[in-house]
Amino acid sequence: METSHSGDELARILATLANPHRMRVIAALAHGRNYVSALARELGISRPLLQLHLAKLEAAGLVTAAFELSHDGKAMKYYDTVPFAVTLTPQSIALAARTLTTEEGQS
Amino acid sequence: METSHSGDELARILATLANPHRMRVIAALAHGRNYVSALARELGISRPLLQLHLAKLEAAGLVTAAFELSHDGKAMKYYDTVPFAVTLTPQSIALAARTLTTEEGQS
DNA sequence: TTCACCTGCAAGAAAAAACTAGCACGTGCC
DNA sequence: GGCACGTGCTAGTTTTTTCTTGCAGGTGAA
Repeated sequence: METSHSGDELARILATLANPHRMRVIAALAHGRNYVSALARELGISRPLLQLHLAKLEAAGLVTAAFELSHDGKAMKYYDTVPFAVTLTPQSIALAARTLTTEEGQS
Repeated sequence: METSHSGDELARILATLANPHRMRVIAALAHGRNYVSALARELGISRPLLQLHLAKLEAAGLVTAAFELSHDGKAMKYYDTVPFAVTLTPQSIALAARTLTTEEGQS
């Protein structure tokens, strides 16, 4: 359920999703939530790298993080997807472009 | 009318749209086709820079180019938008992620 | 204590993208 | 000819993003 985004928000969302690693993260989390280290092993990438991508996904509002204690008392950081739905058309892009703040306003 | 894209195609489309200049190009062309120099003036950016962005938009299949002779015999390169429609959800991302070719295949 | 697991952060290297400046070519018109 | 307009290209710089390496902290269990 997505309302319209500002141009900057949309640009950030698109830039965030336009990355193979992050697409795979979304794919992995779509099957169910998971914690950082396990996710890194599942995807076959280093943990710091995964944390970088997760931070970007969270900053774009595409995933959420929640701490949870495991049965043996360890603090695990679980990530999950946020159910988003963005439709891209020339018109939706044009609409979003009106609210871009990158340099100069519009004409 | 968009069918499903491969993971790489989708990544390229998103990366292409995730740029303020290119969003404004789409917005400008959505109002009607235009040629390079006029478009550069309208957007207030240099022509080489615009050509770079137009090349990326065309490579992603989001705009098309066509040469046309002006009344005084000059060869003008007109660009126009391609009517695309891409919907992004965690599921569509997950589906596209299966066909990513960046490094290693899938599990 | 030592080991295995979890987390976080930051500095520096490597790669990719964005942008500028400048050149080439062509045309019609004063 | 000189000027204004259209096109294309390329080399080099700047900026951003991506990724690695390495270290810090914490817990429970053998």
